[in-house]
Amino acid sequence: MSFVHPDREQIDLSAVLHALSDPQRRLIVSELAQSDVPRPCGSFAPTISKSTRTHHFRVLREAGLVEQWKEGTSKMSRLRRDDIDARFPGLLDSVLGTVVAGAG
Amino acid sequence: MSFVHPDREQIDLSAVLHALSDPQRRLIVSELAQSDVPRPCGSFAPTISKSTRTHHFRVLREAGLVEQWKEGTSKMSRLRRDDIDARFPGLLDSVLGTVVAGAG
DNA sequence: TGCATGATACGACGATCATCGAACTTTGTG
DNA sequence: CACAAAGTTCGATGATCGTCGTATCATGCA
Repeated sequence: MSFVHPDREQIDLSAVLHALSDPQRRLIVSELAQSDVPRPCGSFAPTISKSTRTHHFRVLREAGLVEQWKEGTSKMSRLRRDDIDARFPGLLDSVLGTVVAGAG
Repeated sequence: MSFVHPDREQIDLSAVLHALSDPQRRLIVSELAQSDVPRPCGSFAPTISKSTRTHHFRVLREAGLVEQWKEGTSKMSRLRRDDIDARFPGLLDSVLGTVVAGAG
């Protein structure tokens, strides 16, 4: 993989908060958090277009929230929960705990 | 006061995260959290212009993070910590705990 | 080799954002 | 009244954002 993946210490709070401020991205993160099985990008947020989904995943990856790697023709994603929890303790839990409530 | 102040139940997670994604606004929130004494807007973020400061406070207020009221010629601000904590438990603590660390 | 699949790259569009200066309003004080 | 202090309002500017369609690339399969 040769994508942008910031180290744990490089993860920037502004970038993380901005990434999580979008409901679509928060939905993706929420789905990633609910199962430890990596899934291809295409299986998330089916209502938006492919290019928009690529964009959202790049924002999440460059913010350090998600790790991505290729498997065949698919690109798998994994939530970097350990890194985020270590860097900003409690942040992910509080955001994920209210993904639905906060959307309305 | 006749400003926009969302009720606790109306506070939107996207708006809160977006408001907190700006370093200047996070700095204001952090200073507000460090002392319970309400302070006038002008005593925050002295490096930015007055109009920009007005803008930032409006974003914070409309997101539900801050309550504002007039006192003489000044406009006082208070962090709505109780409301934010009730709506998104742990969020403010995790963000404020890393205001400085997250900026670098 | 050809084809299908999954994802990216490349503009493009309208919207929003952070920032500013200048003009204005509001309030208090002499 | 005049003046000062504290904020707001009003454009304006350059940047970024979310979204899209189309074209392109990479991989796997027959």
